[in-house]
Amino acid sequence: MGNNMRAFRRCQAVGSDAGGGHRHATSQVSNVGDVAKRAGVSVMTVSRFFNDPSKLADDTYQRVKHAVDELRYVPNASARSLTRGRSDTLALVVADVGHPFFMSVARGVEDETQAAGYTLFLGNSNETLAREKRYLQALIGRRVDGVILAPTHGKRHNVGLLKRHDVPTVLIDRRLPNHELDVVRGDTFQGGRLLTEHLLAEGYADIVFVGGYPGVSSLVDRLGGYERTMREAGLEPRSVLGSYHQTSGERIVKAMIADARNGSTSLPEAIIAANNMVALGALLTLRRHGLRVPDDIAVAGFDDFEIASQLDPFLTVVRQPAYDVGREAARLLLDRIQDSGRPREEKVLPVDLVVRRSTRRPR
Amino acid sequence: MGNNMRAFRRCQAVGSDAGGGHRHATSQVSNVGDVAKRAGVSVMTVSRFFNDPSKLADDTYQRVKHAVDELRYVPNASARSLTRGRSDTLALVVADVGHPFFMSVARGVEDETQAAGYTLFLGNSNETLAREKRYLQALIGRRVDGVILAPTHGKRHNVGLLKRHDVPTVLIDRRLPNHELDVVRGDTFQGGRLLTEHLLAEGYADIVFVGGYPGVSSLVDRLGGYERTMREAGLEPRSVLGSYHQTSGERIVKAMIADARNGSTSLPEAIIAANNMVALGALLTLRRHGLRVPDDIAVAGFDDFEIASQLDPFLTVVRQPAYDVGREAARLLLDRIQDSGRPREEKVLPVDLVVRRSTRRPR
DNA sequence: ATGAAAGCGCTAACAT
DNA sequence: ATGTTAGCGCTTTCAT
Repeated sequence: MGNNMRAFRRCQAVGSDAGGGHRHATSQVSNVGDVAKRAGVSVMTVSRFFNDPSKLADDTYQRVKHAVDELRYVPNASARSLTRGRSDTLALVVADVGHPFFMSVARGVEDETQAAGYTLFLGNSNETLAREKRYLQALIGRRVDGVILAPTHGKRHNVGLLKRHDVPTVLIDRRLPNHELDVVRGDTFQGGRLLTEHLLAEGYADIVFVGGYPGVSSLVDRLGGYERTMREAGLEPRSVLGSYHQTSGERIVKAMIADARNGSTSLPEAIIAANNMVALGALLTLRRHGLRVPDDIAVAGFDDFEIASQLDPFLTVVRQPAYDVGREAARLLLDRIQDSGRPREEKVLPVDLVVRRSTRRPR
Repeated sequence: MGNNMRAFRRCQAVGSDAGGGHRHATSQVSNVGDVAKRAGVSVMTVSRFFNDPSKLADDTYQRVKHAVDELRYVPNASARSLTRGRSDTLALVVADVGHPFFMSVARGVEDETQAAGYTLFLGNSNETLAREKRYLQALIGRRVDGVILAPTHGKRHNVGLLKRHDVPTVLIDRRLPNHELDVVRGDTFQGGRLLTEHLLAEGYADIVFVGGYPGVSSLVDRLGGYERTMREAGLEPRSVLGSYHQTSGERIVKAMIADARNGSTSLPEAIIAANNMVALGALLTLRRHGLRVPDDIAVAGFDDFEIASQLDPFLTVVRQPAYDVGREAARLLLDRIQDSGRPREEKVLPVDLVVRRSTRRPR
C-alpha cells in the first residue's frame, strides 16, 4: 500500500506541463519500451522508475526521467492494473448527481480520497437499478479498488455484484437489508423526530408526511421518526409517499388541496416533506393555489437549500452533514481496503434542526 | 503452475481475510477461461458472446449465457481495453462539481453518452491545474475514448497532454488560445451585452462589473460584452475582478461599500456579477450593510439559481442553456471519435435574459 | 542495481 | 460456427 501510493505520486510528478508546442504532427502514444529505448535501459528499469524509484541509481533515474518527460509518457493504467490486480482508483456512485446533498457528499469523498493518493470517479445511477448495475459492472471490470454507493431506491439492489467480485464497498445515506457492508448516514430518524416535536411544540397537531420513495431506508427512517413521535403524542400519523423529486411534492399537495376543496378531507395544518425537492414542490403548489405558508399551512423538510437559504432563510429543515458523510465514508473505505477483515461499522451522524419562518405558528 | 500464480495474485488483490464466515469460502474472480470451461467452449466463443453474439449458434449462446450468469462473470475491462485500444468510456472533467451550471452540463453529457453506449466518468479539477492534470493522466492512462473538459482558469493549461495522447477532446464553457479543439459554450458576450442594455434601458448609467477570474474566456467574453455596450453608450466601463466564488462577490462589494462610506468612490447604481455565486455574495453583503436591492443598488448576474429562482424569482440573470451545452458537447465528441479528421467546430449557444426584481428601477 | 522471460485477461487475425 | 495463436503494455520472478 505504501509502495503503491508512492508510485502513484511519482506518476503525478511526471509528464510535462501546459502549453501547445508538440513536435510530431502524428503524435504516437508511447509505451515502456519506447521510454526504455530512449533512456538506454531495460523496460524493467522504467517500470521501477514509477514503482520504486529508490532502487535506481541517481544517474539512471535522471536518464529515465528525461525520456519520460520528452515523450510525455503516461503509463498505461489498463496494463498496469492487469498485472497488479489493482488500479489506485475509487468510485462514488450516487443516486442523483443533481441533488445538492450528493454534491456535498461528493466533495467530502473527493477531499479525503485525493489526499490518500487515489483518483476518484463519479457515477450517477439516476435512481435506476439498471443504470446502477451498468456503472458497477464498468467499475468492477476496471478493477476499481473500492466503491462508495448510494443505492437506488427499489426493492432490488446490486450490492451482491460488488460482493461477488470482492470490491470493498461503503454504503451512504441508505441502508440495505441483509448485507455486511459499512454504512455512513445521517440520523434521519432523529430528524423526523425533531421536526415533528418542533411542530407539535408550535401547536400543530394535524401534521402529514409527504413524498419519498417507499421502502428506501432514508425514507423509512424519516417517516419512522415522525410516526413514532406522533403516536407518543397520542396523534395519528398520516402520510402520502411518492418520490424524492419536486414533482412528487407538487402532485401530492395538489391532490390534498383538491380533496380539501371538495370537502372530502380537510387540509392538514402542517406538512413534513421527505426532502428538499419535495418541499420545494409543495411550497410552489401551495402558493400557486393561493395558500400562504405558514399562515394557512406550515411546511418543513429534510436537507437544506444551500443557496436559497442564504438568500431567504424561509424553510424549516433538518440539515444533514452531507460533506461529513462523504468524508467518513471515504475514511471507512480506505480502512476497509487496508483490512478487509475489520468489523463492519455503521456511522450515524447527528442532524441539525434549523427553525425558520415556514413553521412559525400564526397567532 | 499458471494456476498457482493466479491464486497467489488473487491473495494479494483481495487481502487476507480474517477467516470468518464468508458465503463463498472461495470467492474467486473468474475470467474468460473459467466461463469457457464451464460452458464447454473455447475462450473465443465467450469473447464473441460479449462482442458479437449474433455469430453464435443459439444453443451455444445459451450455454455461455448460463455459465456467465452462474459465475456472475464481468469481463475484465482493463484486459479488454489493452487489446482493443479503446475502453468505451468517456470522461467529463469540470472545474467545479459544486457549481449548478456544471451539474446541468453533466446531466446533458450523461444522457447523450449513455444513449450511445458509453460509460461516463465525472472528474473535478476544482479550478486547480495540478488536479486537472492528475485527472487527465488517470484518464489517458485508462485510455478513455474521449474527454469533455471545462479547463481550469489559469494562464497555463493541460490540453497539450490530451493532444499528445490523441485523446478526442471537446472543450466546454471556456475557450483556450491556440488549439484546434471543438468548443461548446454559451454566448456570454451577448449575455454581457443583454444585461448591460437592460440596465441602461432601466436608466442606470453607473454600472460596475464584479468578480470572475481574469483571463478565463467566459469572463473575458462577459466583461467584453459589458464594456463594449457601455462604450457604445458613451459610458466608461468599470470592473473589479476576482474569482467565480461567493467570497469574491462578498469581498469586492464590501470594499466598494467601505469606499463609498469614506467618500473615496461613490457606490455604483448597478452591479453586474460575473456569475451566480458572485451575485449571491454581492447580494448578501449589500443586505448585511443595510443596502436594499434594487432600491439602493441594482444587481444582475450570469447563470440562474435553479431552486432559489423558483422559490423567489428575485435576481435578474442571463441564463445559459447548461444542459444543452452538455448534450452538444457530447454529440460533438461522439462525432469526433468517429471521424478525427472532421473540421473543428465551435458551437455558441444562445443565452436568455430573465428580468426580475433585482434590477427594477426604483421611481 | 539492472535485465530476461513469463504471463495477467482479453481480442484480432487467421485457421478450420 | 467455432477454435488456435499471438500479442496488447505492464509487472512479477528469478537471474546476473
